[in-house]
Amino acid sequence: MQYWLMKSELDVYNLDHLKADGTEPWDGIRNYEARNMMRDQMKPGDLILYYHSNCKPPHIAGVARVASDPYPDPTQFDSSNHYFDPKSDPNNPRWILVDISYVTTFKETIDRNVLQEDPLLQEMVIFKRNRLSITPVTQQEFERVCEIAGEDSSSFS
DNA sequence: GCCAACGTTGGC
DNA sequence: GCCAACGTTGGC
Repeated sequence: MQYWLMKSELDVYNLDHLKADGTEPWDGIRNYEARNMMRDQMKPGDLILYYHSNCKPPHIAGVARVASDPYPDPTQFDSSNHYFDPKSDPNNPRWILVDISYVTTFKETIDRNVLQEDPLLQEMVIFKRNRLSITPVTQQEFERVCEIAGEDSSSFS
């Protein structure tokens, strides 16, 4: 079991959208490092801190879960889609994704500056890897975030 | 709205 | 294979 942090723009696709949808393909990732993590490392059941970016303040809103094995992102082959990639070969798809499922919404969001100022969370990869939309989280970091949120992290597994 | 960080593209 | 130009992310 591994832990992740995944960013989504608040006004594009937020945790309420995921709650309404239940399960959703995490499409549109066009960064090789993020793709590789979904393709090579994510396993169904892995837990995800759901992070809202492009808002004031940026924050973690709750928890989601990896809900599928990796498979090709269908939007790369759809010429009408924003994420269409004409260079991707259907016989060797370039972009791979996983589905994610809603787990829970924190009673209070945890703002970025709270994470940044917490002695146990200063080493989070999100602070070191600017612009990377998927980053690994340690079990200790995940449990600390849940502790700050007042959530029992053992109830997710 | 600005702009730093940084990944990608393409000319050479 | 270098690197300048360019585009995007995303905090501030």
